[in-house]
Order: sequence, then structure tokens, then C-alpha cells
Amino acid sequence: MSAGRTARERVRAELTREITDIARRQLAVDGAGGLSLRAVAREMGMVSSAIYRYFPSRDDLLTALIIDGYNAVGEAVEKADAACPREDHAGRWMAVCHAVRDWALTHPHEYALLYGSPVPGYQAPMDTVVAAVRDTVVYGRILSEAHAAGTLNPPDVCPPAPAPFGADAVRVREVMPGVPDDVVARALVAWTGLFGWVNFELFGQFNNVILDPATAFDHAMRCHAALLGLPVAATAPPHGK
Amino acid sequence: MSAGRTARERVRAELTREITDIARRQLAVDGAGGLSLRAVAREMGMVSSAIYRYFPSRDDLLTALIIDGYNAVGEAVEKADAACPREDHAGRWMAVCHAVRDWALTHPHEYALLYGSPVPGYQAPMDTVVAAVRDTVVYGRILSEAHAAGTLNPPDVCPPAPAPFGADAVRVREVMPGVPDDVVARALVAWTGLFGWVNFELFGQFNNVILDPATAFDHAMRCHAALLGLPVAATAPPHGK
DNA sequence: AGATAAACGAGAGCACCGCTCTTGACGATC
DNA sequence: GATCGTCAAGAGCGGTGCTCTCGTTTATCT
Repeated sequence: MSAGRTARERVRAELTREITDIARRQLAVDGAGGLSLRAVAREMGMVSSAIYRYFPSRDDLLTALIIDGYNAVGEAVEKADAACPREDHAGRWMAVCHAVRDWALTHPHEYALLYGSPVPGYQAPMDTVVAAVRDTVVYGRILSEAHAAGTLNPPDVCPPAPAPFGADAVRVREVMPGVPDDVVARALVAWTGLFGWVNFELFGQFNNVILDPATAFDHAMRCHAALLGLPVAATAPPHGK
Repeated sequence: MSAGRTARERVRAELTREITDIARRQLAVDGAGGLSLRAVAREMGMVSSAIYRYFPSRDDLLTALIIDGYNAVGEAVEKADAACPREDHAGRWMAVCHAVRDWALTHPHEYALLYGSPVPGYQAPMDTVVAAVRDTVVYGRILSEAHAAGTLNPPDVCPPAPAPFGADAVRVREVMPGVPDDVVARALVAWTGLFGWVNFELFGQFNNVILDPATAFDHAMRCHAALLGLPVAATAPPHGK
């Protein structure tokens, strides 16, 4: 079962992988719009129509790259979380934030493909959603464990979550069992705040304004941690330069 | 000065406007990637090359649409703010949030053009930045006035802003004079949180999870208001259906 | 072992795109 | 009335995604 049984299946898997590799390289250079099947074929010494034996359309190739991207950021988040002491829930949250930002900064076009504007006419198939929530699962687990450990003490500053929110909260709670509605709401605030910040930084809204985004980002995520009720220190960790 | 003096200038201005109108309509249907100069020309009964008399390249047409978009959302924000009592700073913040979200929901492709992934190879010229900050100026003025009125009382939950952040804070403070560093930091948190939420909602990250985004959004923005120190009520306003 | 079916690469071709260049007609200005 | 700048039109270049057909190769079934 190491690879496909027949020689044909083996070379097919290898070529498929080569296509996605080249496509990812092009993506990193030119962005999603610059991804060209013909260019991929040219670089492989093939003819453009041959690519369609492996990916029936450009969108299917994009889907493969999107799934790979979600898995890459999910894996980065998982590793960052795993490197922290289990009981340091605030540190794990901060590690997740920095992992997302670091991955986004090193893979800007892939990040844009995942969290930027959807490519026009492209409909994300169901295959993507399972990979898309890998990072969210990690995030939810941190909150869930912090709540179970009793270290999640959200300050009494927000108004109580409105009753109709409860219906949505039960769905979000699937990735953070046991967490009460008010904290679920704050979890959404922090999660959207994390990606909102990275979007601003990556898509240029901070240009000429925030010149030291690393410092500001770290502090902003600490504010989110504080609102969540995670006990967070003031000074920045030794992370980054 | 109502319009250009000569007849030639008048018809030129009119045609330029017609081009942007058609382009905006195409943008609303097919998104930024689907914007085609040839299609615009076809709809105008012109030949494609004639468009280049008015916009030297596709990117220049995009720039015009981007500037229009920034002005549109800026105007929506200004109107929403102006409709509130001056001293109700929390209400004004909530009005701004809902104005941004409502405009984004009614103009999703234009919003994506402004706040989504940058189109590959496109470099935003300087003309765009002045229009881009119209909404931010409104936001900053609300905070500045609330601070001056003494109604801005941020709860003591966040760690103090690190010293290196001060350099960036002075630039942000240009749109919110008088506001101390700690509040400037929280202002960035709230602002990125607002657009981060709208991005998630518009770009599909909430699909199958948040089914009542209006309710959740309103509450999330109230949480941000609370963190900012704006006195905010619990229940939702009569806004929307 | 031989026949059958599936998979494959190559090539031509379609309709579209952004963009450039040239040409001839029109209109404002001196 | 001549001139000069502006304009729409057309042809054309190189690029794109995608389809179809054509021989060839490979795996599988009888």
C-alpha cells in the first residue's frame, strides 16, 4: 500500500504531485490569478491538454492547493500548540496566534487564497471544509481545556450574549465543549480579530501606519486573551526578531 | 465649472462615467477577475481599443472602481455616524459597524476589491489612500470625542501597551487626537475585529456555523465597544430585519 | 496469449482576454 | 479655411481555459 499498486498509478501519483508543486510555486510568485495551466504544463515539458488528465479544470487544481494550504496552516498551528506546556492555556493561545501570522507572512499568496476574497466563480467543494477547520479545532480545544481547568475567567465587561445567539453557539461549541455562550461569543471575537489583523497587515491596510506590526500584533492578541479570560502576561515573548 | 467647457470634454466625462458604471455592474456580477474591458466595450457598442482612450489599462479602471468603493463605504459610514446624537458615542460606534457590514453585504464584490486579497500584479497608487481612510477618520473622531467628553472609560483588563508600540501609536493618533496609547491599541483591535468579522461572514468562513450572523455581529461589536470603554447597552437596536 | 478497455500525450482548434499599432474621420482652434 | 489634436475602428500579437480527436501505451479479463 506504499503507493498505488501498478506502475501506472505510481507515475500518475507522482505527476499529480509534480503538478501541484509547480502550481504552488507559481502561486507563490504570481498569486491565484496568475496560476496558468499552460505555464504549469510548459514547465513540465508537457502539452497543456495533458494536464486535464490529472485535473479536470483549473478550479480543481485550485481546490487541491486550497486543501494543502488549510492543512499547512493547520499543521503549523498544531505544532505551535503542542510545543507549549499543556496547562499554559494563555501561552498556547498566543502561540496559535503567532503561528497563524508567521505562516501567513511566509506564504502570503496561499493565505490570500484561503482567507482572502474567494476567486470569482469558484465554489469551494465539501472536501475543503474538513481541512479548513484544523486550526479552529486546536483553538477550540485550548479554550475548552482552559475552561475545564478553571483558568478561564472572563472579565465582566461585555454585555450578556443575546438569547438568539444560543442556536449558533451550540454549533460553535462542537469544537469547544463545555464553554458557556458568553465565552463562545468572545471566542468568535478573538478568532475574527486574529484573522482580521493578519488580513490588514498582509493586504496593505497597515501600510505607512503600523511600521512595527509584530509588536502591535502581539499586544493585540494579548488584549483578546484578556477579554477571553486567559491569564496573560504583559511583555512579549522571545518570539521573532 | 458645472462640466468641462467644450462639448468634447463634456462627452468625454460622460463616457468615462458610463464606462465605470458598466464596469461596476460587471464587477457586481462576476467579481474583480471577471472584469473585462472587451465586455465593457461590447456593452457600450464600442470597440475594445476605444476604451484605452479613457483608461490606459485595466488596472487604471480598477483603480477608479477602488476609489469609488472607498468613497462609497466612507460615505455610508459618515451618514450612519451623522444620524446619531453627537454625545452617544457608543451608538455612533455601533452605527459605524453596522454601516460597514451593511455596505459589504450589499456590495460584496466591491468590498472584496477593497478589503480582500489584492489583485495580483496590481499596485495601489497613492490616489487611493486618501479615499481609503474616510471611514477610519470617522471612527477615530468618535473615539477622540468620546475621550474628550470623558465617556471613554476602558476597563482595566488588558496588559499595558508595550513601549515600542508608542511609535506606531503616534501615527494612528493622527485620526484620533488625544487618545492614550492603551486605547489606541484597543482601537486597532476593534477596527481589525470589525473587518475580520465581515471578512469571515462574506468570504464564507461562517458557512454552516453562524446562521444568524446579524445577531452575532451586533453582540461582537458590543464586546469591542465594551473593551474600548464605550458605555454600551445589552440588547440589539431595531436595526435590520 | 490474445483481445478489450481504459488511460495517456500530443496536437489542432475555439472563444476569449489585455494590449498595441495604424488608419481615416471628426471637431475645436488659430 | 487650414491645422492639429482627439477619436472610433480594425487588424493583429501573445496569452488564457478548455474541448476534441488521434495514435499509442498499459492494465486487465477471458
